Amino acid sequence: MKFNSPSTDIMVDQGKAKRGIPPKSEFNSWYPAIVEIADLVDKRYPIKGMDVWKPYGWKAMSLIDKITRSEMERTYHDEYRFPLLVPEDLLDKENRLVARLKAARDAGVNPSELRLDEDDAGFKKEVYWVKHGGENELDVPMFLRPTSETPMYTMFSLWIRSHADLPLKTFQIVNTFRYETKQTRSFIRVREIHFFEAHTVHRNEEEATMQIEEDANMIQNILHELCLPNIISKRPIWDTFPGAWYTTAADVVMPNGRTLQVGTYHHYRDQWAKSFDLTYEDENGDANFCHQTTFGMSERLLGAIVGLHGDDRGLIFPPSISPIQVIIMPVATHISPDVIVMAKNIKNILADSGIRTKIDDRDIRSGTKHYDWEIKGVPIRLEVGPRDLANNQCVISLRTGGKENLSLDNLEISINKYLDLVSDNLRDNANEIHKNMVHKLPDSSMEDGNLIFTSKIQDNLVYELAFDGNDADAELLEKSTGLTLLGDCEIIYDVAKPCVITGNLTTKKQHLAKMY
RNA sequence: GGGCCUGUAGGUUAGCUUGGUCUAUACUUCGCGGCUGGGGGUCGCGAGACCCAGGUUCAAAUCCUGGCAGGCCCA
Repeated sequence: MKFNSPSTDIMVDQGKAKRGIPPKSEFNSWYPAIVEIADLVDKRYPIKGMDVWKPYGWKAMSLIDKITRSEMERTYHDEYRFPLLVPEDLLDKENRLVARLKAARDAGVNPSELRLDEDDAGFKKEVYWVKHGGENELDVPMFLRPTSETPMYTMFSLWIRSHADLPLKTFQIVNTFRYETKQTRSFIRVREIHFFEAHTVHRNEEEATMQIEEDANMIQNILHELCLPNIISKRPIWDTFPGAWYTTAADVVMPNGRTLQVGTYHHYRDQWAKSFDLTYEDENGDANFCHQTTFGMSERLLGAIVGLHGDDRGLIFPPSISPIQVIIMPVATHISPDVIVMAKNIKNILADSGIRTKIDDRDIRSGTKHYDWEIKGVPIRLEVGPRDLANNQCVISLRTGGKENLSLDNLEISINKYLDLVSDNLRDNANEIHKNMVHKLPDSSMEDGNLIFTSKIQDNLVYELAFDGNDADAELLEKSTGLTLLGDCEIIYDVAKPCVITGNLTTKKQHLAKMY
């Protein structure tokens, strides 16, 4: 592994990071290093953007999926599993949809509010194609799903006949594929995506809108469990998912100031339904087009967890998804055989109350164990040794800091309290990072068609601003700062402020940031 | 899309400019054994590498071409 940092000296000075963890202040080398050192993935598989999930990483991801599944169940979505391959001819419907929307925009909208840079064949270039079956060229080539609108809606149109079939609330957690040409990063930009997608079908726009509200609620529940502060924005038109009426996105601010889009939900109105002939018969016997929504997330959630919660010593997992919540480290087991017995008792007590617990009985120095489990981000470490036997206690270390003796009485209760404490600490720390990253946009003035700011714009910060301009104004902002607008923020200003471009009073808030 | 850089054990690396001394350096890791044991301990023994294909040459880790893989910068 190569780090472009003067890391050797720093590492020696700090007396740690023997495995070569760069300091977190060098986030761009810290992140790729930590995902491998903590054993989440192995990046050595010889295809760019396709990492091997190691058991530890996959377990964490599975626990994230578990939270997602429970939210889906709570809101009456059913899990499906659609095929990976999509025949090319199904794509025609999708292309016609996009073309039609584009034409509509071109025809009916104020040109100053337009920014269309999508090339017509863009989608075809981003997918992996299957063009042969054995030696034979296929009559109809197939591609690997980059997302599942096309295969799903093809089937939905067969399944949905009347209003009694609605709402149809579906989801799947599958791998999707995108032929990324840009630089890939574990969990953040990959070619094989671990993707969650919920697709719903409704009778009308209002019911679809209610679904969007439910999605908004679910993603906040999930991000709370993961201790991730976030920004919710309605994406600008040019950043709206093809075929969507509007797109809402959740962005997490990483410690290097770049925003990571970790979830999106789209209101499709009846635009996709018209392309896929998705109609139902209402109570009066009339045929109507359905209204649809989607809600998507991916392993970017794990990327955000790694990025936000980790520190110089390694990962820190939120207890909700930590593959191991409590690691028990027996020490000096040669002095008394009772130490191991005691460790096993503790494990049983905790495991019985549903806490994910493991005993590290490797015959190595306890210091090594501490460092190992620190790197892997286990929230709680318990040492049990000969000295604890007599006192009915153990030594607890929290990954977020602190070490003390702990009575074994009512252990499962105190451990649960400590797990909650770790979660609270993580939320506090993450909120702090988030707050420090978001700055007010400096004042500006126009010169030669460019905005000149009173202080230098940094690309490692997120800027907040009042904005009520049109697309040309947005483009000016983006060009002058080199950053991207996230869209209208869900949280608006209490008191109207002058728009940074037009000067009109507005409560609309936007953010400018470098996006991943 | 354009430009630059890099591929040596599982990981990090020395060697490459100026071809030979390379039977390839060191640390880490891994295996076995001893002493140790509450925050990376120690001693001994052992294992493990020049990305691939051509070319130049008496001779290639080193030079050239291509491929593959990775990284960085700019649009």
